[in-house]
Amino acid sequence: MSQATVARVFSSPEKVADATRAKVLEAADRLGYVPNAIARSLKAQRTDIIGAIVPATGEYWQHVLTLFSGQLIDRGRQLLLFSFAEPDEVSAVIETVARYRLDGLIAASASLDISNLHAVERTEMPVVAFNQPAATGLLPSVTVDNELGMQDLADHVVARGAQSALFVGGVATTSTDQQRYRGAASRLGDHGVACPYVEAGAFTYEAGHKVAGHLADRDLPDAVLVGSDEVAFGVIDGLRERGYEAPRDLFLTGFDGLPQARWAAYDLTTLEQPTALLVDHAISHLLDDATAVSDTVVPGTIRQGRTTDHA
Amino acid sequence: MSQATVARVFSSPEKVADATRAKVLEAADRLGYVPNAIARSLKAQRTDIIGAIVPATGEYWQHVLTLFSGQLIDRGRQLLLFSFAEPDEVSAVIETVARYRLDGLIAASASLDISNLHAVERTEMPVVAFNQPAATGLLPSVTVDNELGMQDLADHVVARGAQSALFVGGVATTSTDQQRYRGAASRLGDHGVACPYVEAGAFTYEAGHKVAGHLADRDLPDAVLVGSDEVAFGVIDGLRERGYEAPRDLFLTGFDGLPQARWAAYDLTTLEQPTALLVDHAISHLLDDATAVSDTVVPGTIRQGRTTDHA
DNA sequence: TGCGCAAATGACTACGTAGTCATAGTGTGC
DNA sequence: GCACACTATGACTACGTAGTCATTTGCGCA
Repeated sequence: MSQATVARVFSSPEKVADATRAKVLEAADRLGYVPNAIARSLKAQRTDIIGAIVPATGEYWQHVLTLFSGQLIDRGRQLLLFSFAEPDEVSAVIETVARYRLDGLIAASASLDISNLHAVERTEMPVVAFNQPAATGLLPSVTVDNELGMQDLADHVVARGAQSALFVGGVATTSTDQQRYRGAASRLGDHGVACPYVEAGAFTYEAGHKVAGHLADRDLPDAVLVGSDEVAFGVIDGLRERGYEAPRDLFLTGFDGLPQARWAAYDLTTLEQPTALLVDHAISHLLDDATAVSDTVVPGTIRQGRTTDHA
Repeated sequence: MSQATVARVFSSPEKVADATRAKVLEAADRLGYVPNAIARSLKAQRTDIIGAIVPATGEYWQHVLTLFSGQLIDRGRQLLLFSFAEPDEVSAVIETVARYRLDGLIAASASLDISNLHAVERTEMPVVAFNQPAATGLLPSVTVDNELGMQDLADHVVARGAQSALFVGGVATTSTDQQRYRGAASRLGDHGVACPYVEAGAFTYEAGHKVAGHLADRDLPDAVLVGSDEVAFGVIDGLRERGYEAPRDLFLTGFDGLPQARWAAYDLTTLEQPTALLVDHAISHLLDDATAVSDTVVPGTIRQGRTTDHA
């Protein structure tokens, strides 16, 4: 029985006679043979593995990661994960990624310098930028409509009577933050409402909690639009400790639609990202039309929570 | 210039003369050459990739996953991620894992049937079970001391005056749940306090939120020991909606030490797992002493939150 | 100038698979 | 009973690397 026949049993079983296939499988079981995907990948020039570069922290990214993993497995692919805590770790990791000849790469990091990707480019590995507006036009990208989403939230609080507002961003230099602020400021401006920008300093609960202290020291506006849910949770708790509560004393909104936004302790009005859809778009781009240079922008939907109840 | 020299430049550069190395690197840059890790893995019989089988949901697992990824990269390894939503997806995935000839496998799933691992065993891939007490004695394992931790929490609430108690588990059939309940029941029994078991049905916020309703319908005990933080958050919110608040009306504890336990809306007393240490042990076992059959059990520490304040 | 030794380089092979092509086997129809 | 079509199988090769071994180069020293 030849090696070629064994290979066929595992890669295109229909080409092997039933009796032969049974014998091969029996022998494989007896000898403990398991096909070698590494050798297969070398020969086929295809690994069936997709890489993902994702920030190590943040509720949102963990949520996204889980979706990527699940959807890829459903499509018969594996997920090679690169998470990083410090942006400067990324370039070293990129080099490694390129060596593995992955079938595609998901770049989901606000702090991913596009120039780092040249090692990837030369391998002609399909890449897609995920929720990384800065990459628009440079790489195929899939992004939620940050500006539109924030506009909708602005309309939402104005419709409930807000006449003053304030935007709490995470990190001012990120394109995500900039788009979201632009959406808030422009739409609020249309309604004649000013919208100062306040930077929390990070996309974390702690940053939100801390910045809430500064907010409480000034006059609180009618509405605080926070650029991300996780920061918003911190703001809510920080304000609460100082006796301020949404919606009693102000309207408060988040952005992302994390599972925790539904937790009763917060019950946050937020812009829910269609994350599963975004992930699906990203994967489809890599696996189905990797050649097309496209920028997909998907709108989110408002989730109404208690924090903007007209009480 | 030969292929052998090029290979040496990238794998053992010290064996190549400076001038030659410079020429090779220049040419590589010019021609867009990137070493092929797949071919390297085939030849070297080593992939530098560690696999991880992790449940798709749950704050805790997401937290663990991030740590694994970070620590592996620090040690020059990559993380191939397999997450699954339904337990029956696992066996199919295991088969795939075995084919990739990974350098090691982390099995972190309460519902992972050990018998599924025979495809892995035959490849002689090092395996370590992570926080999966059922695997003790069957596989090398790394686990937090569930029983001891719950005993400490039992002591904690008794020291604060609790004279009645109740344990809220996630899924009664999981070994994690069983160990934690045993710890609570045995130690409370030592103090002459009974400890009924109540099953939430899942390790989720929603399950905790729902079970809180049933609890509020009966007489609330002095202390509710919840088997996991995420469930505990749901219990807190569920009780709150019915007018009960910890520590005013009862003591409430969690287990795991999630970041959210520190969020001011909850500020939960919980048993903090030394997760980074657990992860480090697991990785060390795979990379350094894969042959040793060992069961590592690491104690956690109590984090005192507001939910057991003696107010 | 020649010799010898170490360092640097090159030729070659195996890792385990999948695809190509050739060959053996199996019926089918006349 | 024979030619023919078609299926099933086998022999062989390439994928890109790392390690072995052989060869060449460079250099110090006599």
